[in-house]
Amino acid sequence: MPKKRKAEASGDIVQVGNKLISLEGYLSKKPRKDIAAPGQSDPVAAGAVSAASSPPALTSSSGSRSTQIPVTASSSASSPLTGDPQFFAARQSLPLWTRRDEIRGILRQKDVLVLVGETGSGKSTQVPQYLFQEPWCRSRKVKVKAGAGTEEARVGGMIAITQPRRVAATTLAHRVSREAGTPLSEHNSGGGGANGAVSKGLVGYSVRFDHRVPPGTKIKYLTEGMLLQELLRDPHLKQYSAIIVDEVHERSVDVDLLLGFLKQIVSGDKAGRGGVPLKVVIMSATADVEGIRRFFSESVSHSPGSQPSLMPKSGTSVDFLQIEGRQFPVDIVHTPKPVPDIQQALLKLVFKFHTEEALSDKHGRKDILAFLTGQEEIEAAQKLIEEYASTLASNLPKLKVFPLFGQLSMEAQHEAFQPVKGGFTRKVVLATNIAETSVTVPGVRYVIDCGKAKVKQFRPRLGMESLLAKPISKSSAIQRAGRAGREGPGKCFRLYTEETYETLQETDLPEILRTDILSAVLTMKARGIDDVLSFPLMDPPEVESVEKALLHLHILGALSDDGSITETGRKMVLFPVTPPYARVLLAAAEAKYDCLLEAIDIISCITAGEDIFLQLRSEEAKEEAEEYRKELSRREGDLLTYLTTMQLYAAENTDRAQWCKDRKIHVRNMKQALNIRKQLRGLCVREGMMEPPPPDPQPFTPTSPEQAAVILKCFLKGFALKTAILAPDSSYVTSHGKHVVAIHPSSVLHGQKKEAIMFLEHVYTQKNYAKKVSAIQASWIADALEE
DNA sequence: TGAGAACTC
Repeated sequence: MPKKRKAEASGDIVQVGNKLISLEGYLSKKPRKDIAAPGQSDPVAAGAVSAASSPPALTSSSGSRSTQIPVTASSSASSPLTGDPQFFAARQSLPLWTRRDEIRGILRQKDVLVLVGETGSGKSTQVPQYLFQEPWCRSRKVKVKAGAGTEEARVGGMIAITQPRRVAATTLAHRVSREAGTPLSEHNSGGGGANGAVSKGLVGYSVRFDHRVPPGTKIKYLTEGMLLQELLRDPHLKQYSAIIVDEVHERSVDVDLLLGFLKQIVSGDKAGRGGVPLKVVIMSATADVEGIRRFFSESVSHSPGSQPSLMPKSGTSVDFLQIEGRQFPVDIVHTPKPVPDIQQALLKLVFKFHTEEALSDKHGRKDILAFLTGQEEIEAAQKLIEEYASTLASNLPKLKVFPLFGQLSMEAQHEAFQPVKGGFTRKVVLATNIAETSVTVPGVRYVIDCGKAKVKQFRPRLGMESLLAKPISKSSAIQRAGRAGREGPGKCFRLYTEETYETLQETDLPEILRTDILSAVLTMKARGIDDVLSFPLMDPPEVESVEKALLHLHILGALSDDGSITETGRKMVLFPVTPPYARVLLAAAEAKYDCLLEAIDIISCITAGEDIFLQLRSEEAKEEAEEYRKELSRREGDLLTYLTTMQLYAAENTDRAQWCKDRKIHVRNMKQALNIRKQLRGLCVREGMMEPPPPDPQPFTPTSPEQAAVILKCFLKGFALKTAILAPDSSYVTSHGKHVVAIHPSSVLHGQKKEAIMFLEHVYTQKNYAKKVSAIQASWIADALEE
């Protein structure tokens, strides 16, 4: 117990999904003093293993496990069979270990394996290590089909394992590289790994802006998006012998596309791989496996790169394994009657638990995690709980509330993972869905579930999306409850009745059915999928959604009249932005607009993930930042404001972090924006769209109103459909669809009346809102659509 | 007067 607590108290390790994640460089800038010196053991990693794979009660109760494993424990050198001996015992204690021969056996005979492994089974770290020495996992020189003829090529040798999130990919790679005995050196540390700078290694990773694939890499962790990019370059994934798709149950758009492409490779002819089969392992945390099995078992009518064949290929035979997880029991309680007021019910439950339950037991702390829908609800609940807590008798333990949502700064998020200071205090974490999949809060033994989550849904007919709180699925409710049983027996209180639970959908709607599939369709077209509607998808979107996307791509010039991809479309897929932004970049390079650097600056800010501007809710925060923000904001609207911000930021030569703080700008997002700017500039230079720009810092010169107009006209090439005209009654009516929209309060144009506006986002929340708004002239809209 | 969570050559 003390050992485990220590590892967690370092704050470096939390769980992400069912895996351990190092928060180093993610939540804290604090140097790691607990990194092992060369040749010594690494206490953080060792503690992490026991924390992840074996809850303390299980390890201490199984006496046989405490005996040393004789195989390699005495050997100090790592062998490829066992990896680093100091991790070997822990690896052997994982539930997956006894199944490793079964897994190998299946994959020697079949190409597809579906592996359901519950939380804590260790599948993300272990499965690739079981497979990389298999006979089918060798690189071979073969003749592959290339165009009309054949050519010699190396096929196979590597295993890719995909993750939905970047932190998961990088931290798993670090973890597994240590287990394998060839640690990746710590980032920018100049030799923090066991051998200093490692020149060769079995394990690598690849995520945007961060690639570490040492020579000899056999196991490569990457994001789903990264593997999709690789697919565009090499449709047959020739360098791989196997692809492991992890966290499939999250059903991101990217994973759905990947499964489609993988199905085509597996069930198509193997000429493009010189006859070498590709093994596919699908890993999921939920047992909803029948859909995946059916998906791979059904035949496809054509293989990648070839025309649809009249002779359907036979389906692939799929095997299935279920691995037991390690989870403590969780008592689930529903409310007997529907709850009229979530906030009141939450308050009551928090204090009931707080006053009746001990602060900790033999399993550790007993903290509370409540799932709410959004920032507003969380902040209201926080205020309520804090007010009530201040009235508690002084002999009772204290209560400290931590909000947790994506828009919080890294520092604020970090606090929710730390044990509270002062032993006589209980932690209450009020979180959005971020705590359901992306991060795990240690110490939680009591979960309160409001039964809802905000969900984004795209409405193809209206060309807009909505973001509204909706009932969660059963699978999501089970996932939330499970968060109470990670470290000891727990309790989950649901703020809805059992009858309501029974009416919930089994699973969440996959993202591909909820979002704009514009990018997905262009990706398919670029990969040579002529008939997008027949591309194999587990959950095909409505025909209407696909048609809308095709039409939109045609308007953007990415598709010709017959639906084939154009040269413009081929250029658009080269950029890591959605098609409308890619179209703007191409237009900006034309002599007519000639504003590529400016367009890149703006698009970098917008696509940097979350908004670079922190939301200023309180009046005092607004006043504080107002003076500074004045120099950024432009009367032409948000786009020119982004441009000015990026230009001033890039010109800033002294303390960029302080510069951001003064202006209430998200430091991390701004850094990301600068990275994207560099990447886009590089791509534009490579594509011959511009000369290499001079390096920063460049002196700031304000954009003239004339130049601003050119930039906005250029953006209309991508967003002509997202415009609205001021009506006589002072509302804005969209030129496409004739809906009334209001300018979102986050816009610098909020509350202003302009002849016409262009907006890059269109979201229904409380109202129909236009976001990222610019003032334009009505006549520009027709001009942009004409050519 | 208001923003669930990710991701890209």
